[in-house]
Amino acid sequence: MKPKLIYQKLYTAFGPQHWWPGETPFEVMVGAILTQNTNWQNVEIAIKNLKKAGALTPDKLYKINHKKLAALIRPAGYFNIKAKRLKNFLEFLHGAYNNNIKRMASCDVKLLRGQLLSVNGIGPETADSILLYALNKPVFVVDAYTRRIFLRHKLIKKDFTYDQVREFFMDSLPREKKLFNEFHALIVKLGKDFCLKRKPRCEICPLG
DNA sequence: GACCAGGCACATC
DNA sequence: GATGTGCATGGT
Repeated sequence: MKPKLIYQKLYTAFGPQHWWPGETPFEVMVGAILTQNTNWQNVEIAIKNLKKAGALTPDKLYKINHKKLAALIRPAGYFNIKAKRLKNFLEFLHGAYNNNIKRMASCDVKLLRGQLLSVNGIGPETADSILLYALNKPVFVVDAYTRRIFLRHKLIKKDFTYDQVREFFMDSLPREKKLFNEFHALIVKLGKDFCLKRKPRCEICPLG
């Protein structure tokens, strides 16, 4: 089955997913870091805490100290390391773009991806999530579900690097941000609902 | 109580 | 280059 057909089947089965769940591009960026290896529900609690503290803007978060930040994002897990990662990102956002996200969004994708990857704590998936869901760039986001599902369907190999998986999809699909946005969200939906490690439900999976 | 979740960096061989 | 490990909470 080709990627495009898989996409169509998932879209027919699940409909639009309305990703990323976040009110502003900055909130999406923060969420992308907080959700690393973490259930989204836990991230939502952390984001709610940040909002309640009035800290969910580039300027406020840039100024807040590590201890306070860690306490606010505690429910998202790995709170010490994530506080540090957020700080690294905020340092970059401030230094490179003076906290101006619109200006950042007007830059070239390749440049942005390189910059994001150079921030300690931002790896390929987080970078691509930010590019796609916060900055509206047409890039494909690869995550654990993507690997699990497409390995099972024999479209990728086990030893593919992140970039190899990413290229496979970007080369076999039209490079449209809307498509990449929906596809990744649908993959996560499928992964959560049907491909859990302990109780895979392939018999009722829309992909068969 | 074990297992899992929308990763990443770093140590060691 | 490959493989292993620490980071940590909340839901099932």
